[in-house]
Order: sequence, then structure tokens, then C-alpha cells
Amino acid sequence: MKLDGLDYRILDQLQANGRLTNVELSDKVNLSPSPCLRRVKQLEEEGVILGYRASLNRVALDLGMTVFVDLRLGHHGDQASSQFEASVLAMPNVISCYLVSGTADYRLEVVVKDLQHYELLLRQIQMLPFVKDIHSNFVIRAVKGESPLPLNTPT
Amino acid sequence: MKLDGLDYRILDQLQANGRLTNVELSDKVNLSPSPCLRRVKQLEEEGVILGYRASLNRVALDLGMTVFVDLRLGHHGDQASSQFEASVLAMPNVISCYLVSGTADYRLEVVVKDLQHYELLLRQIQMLPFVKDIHSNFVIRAVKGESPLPLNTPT
DNA sequence: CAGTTTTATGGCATAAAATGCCAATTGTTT
DNA sequence: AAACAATTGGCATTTTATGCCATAAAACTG
Repeated sequence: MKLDGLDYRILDQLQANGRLTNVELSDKVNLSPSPCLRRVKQLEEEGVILGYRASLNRVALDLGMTVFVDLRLGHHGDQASSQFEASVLAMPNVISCYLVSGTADYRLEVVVKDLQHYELLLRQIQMLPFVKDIHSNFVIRAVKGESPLPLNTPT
Repeated sequence: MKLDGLDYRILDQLQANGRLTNVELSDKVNLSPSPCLRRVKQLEEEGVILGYRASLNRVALDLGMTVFVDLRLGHHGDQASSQFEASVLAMPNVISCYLVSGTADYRLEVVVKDLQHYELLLRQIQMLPFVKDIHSNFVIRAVKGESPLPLNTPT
């Protein structure tokens, strides 16, 4: 799909505030409400906009500790991978999991209330099949987080 | 702030779909629209809900490559840190930056179009003052990403 | 435990927004 | 320049948001 400057402005605004009304949005991007709504709907249908979500205060929800967990798998077969990945998908406190290059195989981002809870979760991770070489990095402070994607405005 | 089961249900729904209308939301959590809206407003005012954002398709926006960049600072003074952090805040392709424990000092998450663009960005990072020991980990695949926070439903 | 106060809820009326439709404008092509 | 295609803006209708008030539920007090 080809996006023009208006689309980028719309995406910028919705990244900053996903609950703008269409009237507000159309005003911010200098377009009348009708075509603005049409463009948003199309961006959603084309899959450029994947969805909308509330971003929540982790501390308020007793999830103030973030840990990056790097690990490797003992076996590198399809079976080991998919079994491990399925397990990780089922763990709600693991909020992201990437297959990465480098010394580790997987990098998980984990949120917990505190060290005590992290210990429990770490034990669960250790017990997953094929898991080896776990290394934890604790987040001391978020310098920058949940930033919007940089949109290379063309037109 | 004390949250009850209704609040958690509301947060759950808004994490899954931040653009639910209040009518839809109130229906999903079994509450009439008036008190539902009041609760949402209060959650926003109290800072439990930090905001709403559209989540976008990185590939569609030419940002299909994600890289974790670990690095250390040569000097560990206040000045070195704040200068580095300010630089990082000004780089749009760095979408998150954490101060972490372990061998690295900082962990950046960077989005770019491809390796060519990454090389350019890496050079920028290398030239930042005090930066040492840069290590890049490329994301091969996202097993799980942008997951909602796990809400420990009480009541 | 009854009475009182506080807090939250549900319904209603009004204001605002979303949505679909159509004419008009813009810009493209030949 | 004419014809065609795509996009826009305005309007009417439906849906939603919002503020207000009476009622119900919960908490507190003596």
C-alpha cells in the first residue's frame, strides 16, 4: 500500500493518542471528517494500523520490575523450539520474546512485582525443556520507553 | 489507588482494544455506561491508564528490522550519563532505552529498515560521547511482542 | 443492629461524534 | 481540452458521550 503525507500525519497522531475522535483527528491533520475517517478505516483494513491499546502504569499494577532474560536452548531442533515457544506464550508475565542473533538464542522481557516474584518466575523458566545458560538483566530505569515509531514523512 | 474487579476488567478490555466505545466497554464488563465512563475517567486521572496508542505495522512503514544495542559508558559521572541519555532521546529510531544491570550499562531497542540503515545508525551511536563496548543483537523473529500486561485479578 | 452517612449505580435528556450518501472538486490520462 | 478516476466536503441519520438526578448498595456509627 502506498501512503501519502496525510496518511503519515494520521498515523503520527494516532500513535500519540489512539483515542482521538475522528473530528479531532481530522482537525489536526487538516482534512474534513469524512475523508479522514475513510483513510483511518482503510489503514486498519490494510493492516497498517494493527490495533489500539491502552498503555498502563506498571507500578500501579504491581508490575514495577522489568527483567530481560537471555537464554539458549540445549537442542536446536524444531521440536525443542516450538515446545519452548509455546511455553513462553503461555506465561503472562513474559510480555515479549524474541529470537535473536548473538550468544543467546532467545531474549525475553519479563514483568513482575519484585525480586521475590522474579525468583518464582525464573524457576519456571529454568524448568522449561531444553533451556540452558539463563542470564538475567534487571532494568534499573527506563530512559525511554514505548516510544512511537519514527515515520519517515515523504510528500 | 485501590482497584476492584471491575477496574481490572475494564483495564483488560482497554488493553486489548483501546478504541472500544464506552457503550461496548460497559457491555463487556457488565456495567451500565454511566458508571463505566466514570471509572475510566478516574483511571485516567489517577494515572493508572497512561494513554492510548495505535500500534502500527513496522514492515508496512519500512521499519522491519529490530536490533538490541548493548553498550557501556567510558565514564560513569552524572554528566556522561545525562549527555548520553539526552542524545538517545533525540534519536527517533531508538524506541526504547533502559539502564540495566549486568555487563552492559544501557540497552537500546532500535528499529530500522534494513542493515544499510542500521550501519548508519550504529555509526551515530558510536560517535556519541563516552560510548564504549557496543554489542548488537539482531531480532530474527518476534515470538511474542507487545503483549498486554498480566493483571492479577483480585475480587 | 438500626439509623445515618457515604459511595456507586442506572436512567434520562442533551450535546457531540460517527457513518453513509451524494454532489463537487481535484488531478490524470489520452 | 475532454473524459475518466479518485478524493473531498457537506448533509442527514444513527450512535455515542456526557452531565444530572434519583435510587440502591455499602460502609460507618452509636
